[in-house]
Amino acid sequence: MEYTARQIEIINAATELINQGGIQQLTTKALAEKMGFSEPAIYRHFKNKTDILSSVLNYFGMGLKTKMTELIQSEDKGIEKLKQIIDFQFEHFSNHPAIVMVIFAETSFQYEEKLSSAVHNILTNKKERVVSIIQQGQQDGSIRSDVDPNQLASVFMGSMRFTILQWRLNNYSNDLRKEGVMLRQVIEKLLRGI
Amino acid sequence: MEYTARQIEIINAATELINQGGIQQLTTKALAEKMGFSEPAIYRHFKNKTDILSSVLNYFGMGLKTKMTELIQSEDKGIEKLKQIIDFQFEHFSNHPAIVMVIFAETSFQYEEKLSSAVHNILTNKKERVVSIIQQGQQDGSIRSDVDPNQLASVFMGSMRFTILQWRLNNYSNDLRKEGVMLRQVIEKLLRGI
DNA sequence: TACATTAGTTAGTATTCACTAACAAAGGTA
DNA sequence: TACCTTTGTTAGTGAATACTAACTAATGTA
Repeated sequence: MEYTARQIEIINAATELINQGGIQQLTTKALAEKMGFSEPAIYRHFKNKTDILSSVLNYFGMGLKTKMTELIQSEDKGIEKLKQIIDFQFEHFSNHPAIVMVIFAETSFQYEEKLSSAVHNILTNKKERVVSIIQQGQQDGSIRSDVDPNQLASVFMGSMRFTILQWRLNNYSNDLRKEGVMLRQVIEKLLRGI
Repeated sequence: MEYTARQIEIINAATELINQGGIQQLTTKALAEKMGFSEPAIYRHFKNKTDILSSVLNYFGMGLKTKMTELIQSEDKGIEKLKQIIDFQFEHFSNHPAIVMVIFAETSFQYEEKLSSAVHNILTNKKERVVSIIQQGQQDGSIRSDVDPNQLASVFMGSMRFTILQWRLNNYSNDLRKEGVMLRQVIEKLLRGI
């Protein structure tokens, strides 16, 4: 589960390629070109193409997990943690727009067992953590408790994803951080406990 | 903008293939096999592969537009219309799961100008209509007016999409109609005007 | 009947793809 | 010094892909 420096370079190059034009753009030729070496050199670092793709997903999932764990362990109220997730995610995507495409490519990975389950795990894991934060918020009174936490998590994550998708489809032209601030206020109004 | 019966057959076959394994699964060979004729026969009905894909998107977009127009013209209150959109969409996806993949493949189409703009148009058009319904709801008092209608539309559409995505990633195993009923209740609670 | 159009066929092509075989240079270590 | 490992190279391969050329059978129409 650990990657060499060279592997991480390749993972980043692959992520950028996916961002530029979907997974179809991720060919061994393009990847080698981006890395500045020949095609066969790729196979010194990864077994095959599926191995590269699953590493891209896994590497991204690891980073996300670490951050979410940090957040959960803090002393803040539930609603505060949700707002911090929005800030973190939107800031992160602003700085690394390439990753966005990887996340939204979830359905493209479907044809490969190994990849689709990787995507599924990332999403499920994140949702579980959001649900537990919402439950905590319902107990500390910062989040309304008249709605099922699982449903609220879908609303929360769906809103975030949709906002990011719009930004992506608009070719990153608007300021995602501002969108984040606005979304944070809306989520607060809609989920705030009485 | 009108399609022959044979073209619609091909559009449906293509949609199913995309559903089964993403756009990568949509090859001329697979499409011909599914249609029960030879590969070159495809080119009697479509100019090229991009033409097929943009027809798939366009055909889907047309159906969606028609339904949304009907909804908007009714006499119901804003919140009622939103609930009807959920019912319609979830029922529709339950009956035609193949289409789900096409919608969520938006990022895969990005590398082709013609296709990415088609996707963008479908989404933008739908969102505009949702925004106008929400504005109406804020005026007739059925939807809270302390939140920007554009933001509420993102929450609404994002929640729907996320619920459908989860259903998809779970291999359609849960009952989407039930999910729709639950989502409808949540949306009502969160958006309801005072 | 003569002819044109439509919608299919078989055969084939250039290109691209992921991946392999075999070799080479550099560095670490016995 | 001798040798092994690591990380790259060049050259090439079989399979798949989108698409074309040329032909044909059926159907509608002048």
